[in-house]
Amino acid sequence: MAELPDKAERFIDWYLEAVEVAGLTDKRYPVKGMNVWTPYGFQARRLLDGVLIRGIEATGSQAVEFPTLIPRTEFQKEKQHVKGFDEQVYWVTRGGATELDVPLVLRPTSETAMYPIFAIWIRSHRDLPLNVYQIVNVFRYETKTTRPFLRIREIHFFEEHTCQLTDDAAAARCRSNLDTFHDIAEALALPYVASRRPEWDKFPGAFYSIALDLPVGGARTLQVGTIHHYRENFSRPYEIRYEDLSGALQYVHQTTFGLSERLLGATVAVHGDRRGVVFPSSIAPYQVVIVPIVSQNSGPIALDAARALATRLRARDLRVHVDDSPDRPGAKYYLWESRGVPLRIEIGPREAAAGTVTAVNRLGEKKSLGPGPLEEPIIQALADFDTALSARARATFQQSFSVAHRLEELANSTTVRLVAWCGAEACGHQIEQAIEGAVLGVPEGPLPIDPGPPPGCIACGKTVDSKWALAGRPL
RNA sequence: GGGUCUGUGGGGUAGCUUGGUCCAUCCUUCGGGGUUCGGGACUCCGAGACGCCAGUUCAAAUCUGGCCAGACCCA
Repeated sequence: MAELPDKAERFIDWYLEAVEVAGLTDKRYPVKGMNVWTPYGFQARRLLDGVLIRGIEATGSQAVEFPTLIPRTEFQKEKQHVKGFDEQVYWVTRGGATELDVPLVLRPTSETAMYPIFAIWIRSHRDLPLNVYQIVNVFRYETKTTRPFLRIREIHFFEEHTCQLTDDAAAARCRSNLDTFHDIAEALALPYVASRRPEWDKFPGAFYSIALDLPVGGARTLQVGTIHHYRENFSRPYEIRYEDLSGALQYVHQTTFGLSERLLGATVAVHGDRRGVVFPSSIAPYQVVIVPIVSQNSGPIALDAARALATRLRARDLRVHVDDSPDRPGAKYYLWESRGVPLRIEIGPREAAAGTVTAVNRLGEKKSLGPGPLEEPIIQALADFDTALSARARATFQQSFSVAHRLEELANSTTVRLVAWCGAEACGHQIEQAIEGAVLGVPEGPLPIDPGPPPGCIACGKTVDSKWALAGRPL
């Protein structure tokens, strides 16, 4: 196994190989866009789910699970929504040999599955807010090239759906979701930018959409999540109403918050290097791999020390693997580096005798630990690794944006661009054409870099309503 | 939707133009033995492939058609 392809020059090739050598998924399943989760990849996914669950439940959201199949009659109630998904849903039209009276849609997302039931659940203002989420698989008939974790047909999907009393409360829920995502991104050491999507690119049926994007090299961006404010766009067709204090019936204001295993793809894409994947310790299937250096002369002393240390670390809730396979130490180093393990502990015969170990983190930082209790130093080394990983990602992030003042500058962009934009759709499309990509929208909150006040629109020159917007090439 | 190209062991490939010398090359992988073990060891033995179906032919990995799968370009 040689080095991976150059990440900057051949990003997609690099990505596919990094996923391959790390053994996160098996792409050979004979349906396009549907991959098999291997034990190692599944464990990473499950840990990622845990991060999402802890994040959302801290806000009082509760887990639910709705069925996978949705009757066409329900699916069609919100017109924009149907139009947006019409070309990418799978239909179930038969049960055995019997044609179904009402064909069923394999959910591409669960609005239309949940909302008829929300209408039953919600009667009074006392039933609000309703904040629930589910983590389920959704299906989208993707026609373009599929890629593991990034563009797939069976999506492992996190979706929060909420019903609020008022427009303001719904907007507040969106802000709360942004805070939640901030924590999630922190846990994964992923710097990101939140942008309000242009009108023509918002979620079908949404009043507005805020998307969470990551720069992943050059002008490429990866959307890893979305937060939508629906206002009454769904509650009206689905008749989700409550009785207010005065006894009048009001429509609820709804929001959603969606994430997926794209976060896993993003982790690979952002942190990975020429040797393979790099996991932050939060979702690393093994946080520590211990490699005993055994030799014929020294007997089992190193292996015994490795096993004893593993037991003590597991008692501290660390995920630890002792690699006692017959491979040579160097082969093990390369293997676990490609699989993204944050911290490697080497124990040689002399170290075992002295009660010391060598710790090497996935960024190549090496130090000797011990003698004495090793649990705390190792826990500290993991924390230091996460800090360093985060700092590295942040440094790259800062360099991933630059300002463009003229449309012609967009053509060969090597970063995501900030452009002044008046908000008009026609100007937006000119920008998109110039960069051969998309207008991601106007960032929520601080800009990733500070270019000062925006000049006139890059397309039409108007200064009224001109704002900094992001433009890039979504993967 | 229109066009171009590709499919060879688990992974990556050579061979295809000009059919035979291919019971298919090399790397990796996998199983077994020996030896070794502080950055991808060595060695011996063994395992594993021409996407599917039909056709042309004395002879097909190679040519033709259909199907399936995948890649790329244009809209």
